[in-house]
Amino acid sequence: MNQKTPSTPTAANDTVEALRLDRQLCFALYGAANRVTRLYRPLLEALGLTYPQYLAMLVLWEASPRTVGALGEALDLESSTLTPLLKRLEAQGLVERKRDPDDERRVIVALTSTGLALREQARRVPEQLLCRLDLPLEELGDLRERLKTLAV
Amino acid sequence: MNQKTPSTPTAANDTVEALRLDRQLCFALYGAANRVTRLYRPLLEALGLTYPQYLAMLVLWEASPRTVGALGEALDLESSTLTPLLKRLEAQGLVERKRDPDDERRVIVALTSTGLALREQARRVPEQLLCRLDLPLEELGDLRERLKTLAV
DNA sequence: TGATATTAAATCGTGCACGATTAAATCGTC
DNA sequence: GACGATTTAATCGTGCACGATTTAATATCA
Repeated sequence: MNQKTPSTPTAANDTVEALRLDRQLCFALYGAANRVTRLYRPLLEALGLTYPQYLAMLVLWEASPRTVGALGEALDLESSTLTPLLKRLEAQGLVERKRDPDDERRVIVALTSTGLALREQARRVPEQLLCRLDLPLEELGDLRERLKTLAV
Repeated sequence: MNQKTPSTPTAANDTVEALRLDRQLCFALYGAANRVTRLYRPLLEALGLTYPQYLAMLVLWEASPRTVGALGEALDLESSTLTPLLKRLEAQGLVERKRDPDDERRVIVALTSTGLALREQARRVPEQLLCRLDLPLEELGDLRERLKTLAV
């Protein structure tokens, strides 16, 4: 243990207290995110998707031809993260990537028929996960709203 | 857009709805975790720490000689994640790693005096972050408690 | 029109995060 | 006391996530 008598008691105690509270806060978020990812993993394995890939597919299932930039905005991710992820989805035949003829700086990402069909396979993922989460539904909605307001 | 008239309207709508709700839930957590990490980044850069390294240091500042296993339990991380992270902290002179003489399977991680001293530098990080988060304090506590119950 | 600025995606290097595997030490039971 | 089972870290390969930089295309305006 690190409990030595400090030369400046109150300042040291303040430090300890500040770092402890902070820890509880960022720890909870960090751990929850990791745990949820782990919870999804076995469900998504059946679909051949990782967790971030699943999120990208969710976005595409809502509106399919999207530019990389629009996807990045929806997912809050940089192109340096998305480009390799999309290439892996393309390698699996789930999406197609092609330059926008109207503006060749843009790359348009579109679901293939395979990618569209995968939505049916993914249909039961949410409820399966909710079972594993084992949390009242209303709490989930509440939690979601609070998370949305976090660090905008 | 993907709005074709479905052959089985209700089932298809159910799928859409299920995936939409799920998205809101996992998206919020995923995005919040990424955003908070980004928020910490500039603050921690001054300390020469990454966000996971900071969390590991927080744990060590609370109780310094700890085994890798104990750290992993506190952080909810595997040795495959921790070992390289701890090696980087060791390379920076913040921690020391040595085999436990009583059980040579274990590796004991201890703060160096430099690592202990860094706590003073880190003292103001929590309040700086809270300012940037710009969220009522009570909401944070509430959020933290809910996150803790998530996916245990 | 032609130089300059801006935009969009890709590339590169660093650091997580995990599962699977490995290597070594210790434990249990006989 | 030996030997199989268990425990503990480390290693390896894959896939994010980001900042910084690069490349190419488009926009701007003197």
